[in-house]
Amino acid sequence: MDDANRLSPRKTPVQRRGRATAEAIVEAAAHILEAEGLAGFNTNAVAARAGASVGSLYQYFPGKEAILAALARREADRFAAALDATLSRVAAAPLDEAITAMAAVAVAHQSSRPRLARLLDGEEQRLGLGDEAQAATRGTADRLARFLAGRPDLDLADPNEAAADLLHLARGLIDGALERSAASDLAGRVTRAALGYLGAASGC
Amino acid sequence: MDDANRLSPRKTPVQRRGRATAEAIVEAAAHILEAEGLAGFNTNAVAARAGASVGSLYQYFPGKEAILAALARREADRFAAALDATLSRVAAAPLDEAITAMAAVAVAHQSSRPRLARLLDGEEQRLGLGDEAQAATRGTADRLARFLAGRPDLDLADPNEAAADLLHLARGLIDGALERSAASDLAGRVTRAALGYLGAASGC
Amino acid sequence: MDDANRLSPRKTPVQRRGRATAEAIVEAAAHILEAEGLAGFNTNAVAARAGASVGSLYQYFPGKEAILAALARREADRFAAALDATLSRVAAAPLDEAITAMAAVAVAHQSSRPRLARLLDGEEQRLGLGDEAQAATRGTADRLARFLAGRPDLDLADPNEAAADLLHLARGLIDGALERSAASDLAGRVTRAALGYLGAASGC
Amino acid sequence: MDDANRLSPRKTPVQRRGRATAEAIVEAAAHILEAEGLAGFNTNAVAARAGASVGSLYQYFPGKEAILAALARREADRFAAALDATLSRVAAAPLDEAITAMAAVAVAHQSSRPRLARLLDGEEQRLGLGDEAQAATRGTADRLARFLAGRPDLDLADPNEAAADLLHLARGLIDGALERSAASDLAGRVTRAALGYLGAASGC
DNA sequence: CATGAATGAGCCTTCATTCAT
DNA sequence: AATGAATGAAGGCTCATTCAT
Repeated sequence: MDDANRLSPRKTPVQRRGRATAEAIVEAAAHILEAEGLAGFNTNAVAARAGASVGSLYQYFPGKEAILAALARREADRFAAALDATLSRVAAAPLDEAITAMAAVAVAHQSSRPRLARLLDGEEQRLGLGDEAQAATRGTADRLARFLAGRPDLDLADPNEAAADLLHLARGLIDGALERSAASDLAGRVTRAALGYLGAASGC
Repeated sequence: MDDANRLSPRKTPVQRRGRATAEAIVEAAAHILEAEGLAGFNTNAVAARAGASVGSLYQYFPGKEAILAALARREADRFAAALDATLSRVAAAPLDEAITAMAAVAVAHQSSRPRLARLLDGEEQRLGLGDEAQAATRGTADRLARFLAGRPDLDLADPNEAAADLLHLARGLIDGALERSAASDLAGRVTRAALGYLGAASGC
Repeated sequence: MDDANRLSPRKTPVQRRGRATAEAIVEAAAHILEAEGLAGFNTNAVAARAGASVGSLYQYFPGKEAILAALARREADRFAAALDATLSRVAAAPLDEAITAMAAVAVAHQSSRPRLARLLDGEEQRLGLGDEAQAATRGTADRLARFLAGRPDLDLADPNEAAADLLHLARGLIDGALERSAASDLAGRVTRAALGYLGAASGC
Repeated sequence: MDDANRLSPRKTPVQRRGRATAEAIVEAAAHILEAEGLAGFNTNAVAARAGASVGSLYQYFPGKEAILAALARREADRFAAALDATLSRVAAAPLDEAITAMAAVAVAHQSSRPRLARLLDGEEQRLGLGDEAQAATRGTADRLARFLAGRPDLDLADPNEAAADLLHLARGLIDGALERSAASDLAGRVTRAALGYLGAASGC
């Protein structure tokens, strides 16, 4: 349990105050990452920005990386939620329309806090991101895979692989574009690539 | 010149011994990054692995980030070289064939030292990668852009944007796949996405 | 605030323990300077002698120079206090008597920890000694200047200059004498020079 | 002989080139001290500024401190020479005139490279300044002592002590004044103090 | 539970000195 | 003799983590 729980929150705070503190810490981490990058991300700074003491921080998180994991989980959850909403909305729509909608969701997510998103993308792999924390990320891919598998107009050998590929290519393309501030019609560009990948290019 | 040269090598070694040391340091950095990630990447470890002393390391590089920059440059150069070779070979080939060839080059490059490639992709943006060091990366995109612009069967509004997008989506897709050890027909997958992006999907 | 506060204490400790630590560090610095000179003055040694850890040291001082500054300030304050006491005692005394008393104070101060005093005299100028830290030194000169300006038996064009000159000549003379262990009637020698400087030589 | 010669030049270079190099090194040290203080004074910088290699530097000086010692000696010699010239010129003059002339020499010396002079004053005591190197400094005091002893209008108990005291008070006063850029009638101020010290104040 | 002072391993970097060429 | 690359001890400083209050 020592190493396994390295990334899990130390305790699920039941009391209101506790939860609020934990959330403040995670949000403080997000702020700092967005504003100063990994270099400025240290437990003292996070605690200070969260209006808590280091001691409290360690009450809720077993260590620095666990905060990152919680933050990654939070972001993944948010993305998953946004994707879910869209997926159910476009379940019956034509494929290109559905993909366009999802691309827009992805672009919106990565755009809202671009630096944060990019950093988390990078860290997600570095930390093994213990199974539990990775669940959220996995969840997104699973949902997308199910969507793809359910489309009668697609005949994918491995929907899980496709889902993961699409997520990664979209992330790569979007992060790169945001870095270069080349955001015009970004969703459209992602859509073209995705449809092409799925063997259903729009231009046909 | 103080902050500007933060990433440039400190002195270009003239003597054979010096050049060998500088190269050994860069290669040692690559080894360590591949084997232990950024966590194990510190000047003492790099120097030790290179069979040199810290003092020597600082003779050739103004700091640890400069080593990273040199390594990134080296890898970018290698990729650019491989791409160049392929580009000239497939200049006249049908588009899908040309793209397939380039995808294969990209997959090969990222696969040879997957962890290293991924780490460098992440760091490349973190360091501003001073103009000079970024030249190599830029170079790759420029070459690809020229290739795309020259294709009569493509009519791209902005070849530079397209080139950058293709590079980034390919990196995203490939890195993600390698992380999951899902490498089967990787080049094919990349090709489909690329052709789709270019509005020339293979399946038409 | 970054460079400006290079010499100011980092945090004013509120708790008793904290203040004690900060003071122990300053006193440790004094001990080391007296015993081993600037060569032995390093953060590890100071912290060790203070019975604290480097970490604590850096909690209270932003760097080693700040410790020097704090020490210089402490010594200047002590000297100023001693001078103050004497000044009020001899305010109405004949000039030569007053100067003799002050010379005795200066000799006593520099003699109590001669090496320390000499080192601080040397360092005081090297560090710019930020305005705040310099205040104490300035204070001494100001007090003396006021005293000189108030003497009816003196007619000085620039009492501030005279005060600074007297302080410096006394320091030079005393430090030099202590170095040579030539301390007999030191206060008398200083007094003669001072009275001469003031144009009121005793021998007239 | 190991520790004893720590401060002596390693070899008295007989060949012209050797002497030139040694002198260049000493002058480079002076330049650096004047321009950047002790912080910038390191063997690599000195060698570079002297147009020599570190290796050559170590050919002529056993270590870093020896360069300082040589420089101190050079400056002391120059001062002694200037003082000698003046002493012989004013041997028969009235005391206040003679002292005034010497004060002017001291002011001129300390003013020509004020930072250098102050630094050397500080270092002179720190290094033990091996007997030989100290000889020059001693020499100045001896000359002055002889002059004082020879004056029929003075009756000093200990001319050596008086000479040393005068030199030190003058240095303290002058260095302090130059630091504050308060140089007007500096020689006059020194003279008043000196005459007062000698019990022969000008104002009588 | 909260606080924040204390700890100290760890890492970066400099520079005096040596020595192979 | 000269050169300058190499060495590595030494020291400055940070920050994750612990623990007394």
